[in-house]
Amino acid sequence: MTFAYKYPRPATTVDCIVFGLDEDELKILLIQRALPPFESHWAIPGGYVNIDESLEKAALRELEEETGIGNVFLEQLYTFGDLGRDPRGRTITVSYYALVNLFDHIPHADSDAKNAGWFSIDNIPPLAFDHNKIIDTAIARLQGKIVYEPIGFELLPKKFTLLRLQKLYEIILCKKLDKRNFQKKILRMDILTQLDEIQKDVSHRAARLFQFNHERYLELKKGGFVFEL
Amino acid sequence: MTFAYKYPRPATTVDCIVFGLDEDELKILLIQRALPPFESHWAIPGGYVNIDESLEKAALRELEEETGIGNVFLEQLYTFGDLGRDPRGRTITVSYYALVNLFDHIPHADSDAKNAGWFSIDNIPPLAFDHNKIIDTAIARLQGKIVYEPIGFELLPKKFTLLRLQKLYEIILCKKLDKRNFQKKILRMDILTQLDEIQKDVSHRAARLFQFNHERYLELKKGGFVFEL
DNA sequence: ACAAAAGTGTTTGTTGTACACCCATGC
DNA sequence: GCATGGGTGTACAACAAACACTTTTGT
Repeated sequence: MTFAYKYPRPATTVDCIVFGLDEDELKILLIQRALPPFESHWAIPGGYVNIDESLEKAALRELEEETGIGNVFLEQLYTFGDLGRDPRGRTITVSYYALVNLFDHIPHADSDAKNAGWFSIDNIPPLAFDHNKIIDTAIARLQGKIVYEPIGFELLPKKFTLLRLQKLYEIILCKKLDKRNFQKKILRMDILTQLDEIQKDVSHRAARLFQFNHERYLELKKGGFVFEL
Repeated sequence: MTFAYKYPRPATTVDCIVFGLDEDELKILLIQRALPPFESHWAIPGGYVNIDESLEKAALRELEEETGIGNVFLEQLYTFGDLGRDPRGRTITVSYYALVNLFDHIPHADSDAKNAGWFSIDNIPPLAFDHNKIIDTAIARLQGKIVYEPIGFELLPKKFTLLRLQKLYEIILCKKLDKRNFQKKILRMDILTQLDEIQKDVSHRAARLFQFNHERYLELKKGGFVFEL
């Protein structure tokens, strides 16, 4: 059975850049393709959009199918549609990016993938299709966005120390920040809940744990507050 | 002749929100559809992507065909692909937004349109498809973007007064700005060239004209400068 | 002379930035 | 007792915000 149209149509895919924060590096989840084209090449997870599912649903489904990851922060990134970006024929891809807690997700290859793994963004191999370009776009977006929207928390566990949060910004923005100034700034915003809990299993004085207060943030935002680092 | 595929494919379109700045209002260029679906409804210009043209080329072509507008600032906005957004069948649309000097473009209906015109963003009629939603997205993007990228100039003639530039920001951001503070801030950036020319044909003291210095901006940007209002 | 907008400085408060030391804990 | 990060305050500079009057020009 085939589907026929009066005019030729590009194929439509979704691709998903998954960011995770390792101890000292920002990483991206890649899969190794099991099938041509670009068999054995590394690529970002993605696939064809079904005719009866929304773009976001398609992105979530592909993510789940290829990496087992679900229930994550997901946002549309950009749509790439240049001629020749897919050797199988004209294909446009709607890309999404996701932020996950890397330690919650041990990559395992699922359908269509012979392998999966986290790659440091400083060490991305040549990828299938125009995926290197997509990743560059995603990194730029992430760097732009974390300074004016509180999305960085999505990369951390629920409870975290202020130093860990600071490291997150340092890693993503590629620049050192001053500890005291950072803490003053972020605490002044009043969007973090200080917990009655401290770090465990560290070989030095244990730090206070904090939690992002999403409800508080929404309240403040309604009143005109804008997160800005 | 038809084109057949193994799996069903969504149709792919591009749509283009064209912003123009009238004396006291931000406006959007709309066309009145000559054909079903939504015949006689107002809509944003757009149409099907040809199989052999990039998305951006398609957006530029549709803009040219339907409104006669060419050579403009154009940037991808967002891709809308919900089920049911087009009664003809599954269609995803890659939307773009353009910034033009409104006084350079007297709207005239071209192909597929029985009419064309500028509409104040405070007075947009119910549009075809999900175009009202697309416009909302475009306005939010524009408001977010003009404060940290110098794109507002695209809405003005080459030469403009500082008050006109200030009005631009006031109109788009929907808030009053202080004249002296605004001038200090924008001049301190050193991205405007002061011309040896003043306004003509005004019934009051004529103001100095300025010009956006794009080369200077790129230089500064390379050195880490970020435009911010 | 009057209407309309141009042009221009200062003060005050807030925030950014730079910087250094003692503290608590685990090993 | 030492290594590691935790936790804290202050001084100075820069910028944001608020504010009012005189000048120029055309009608």
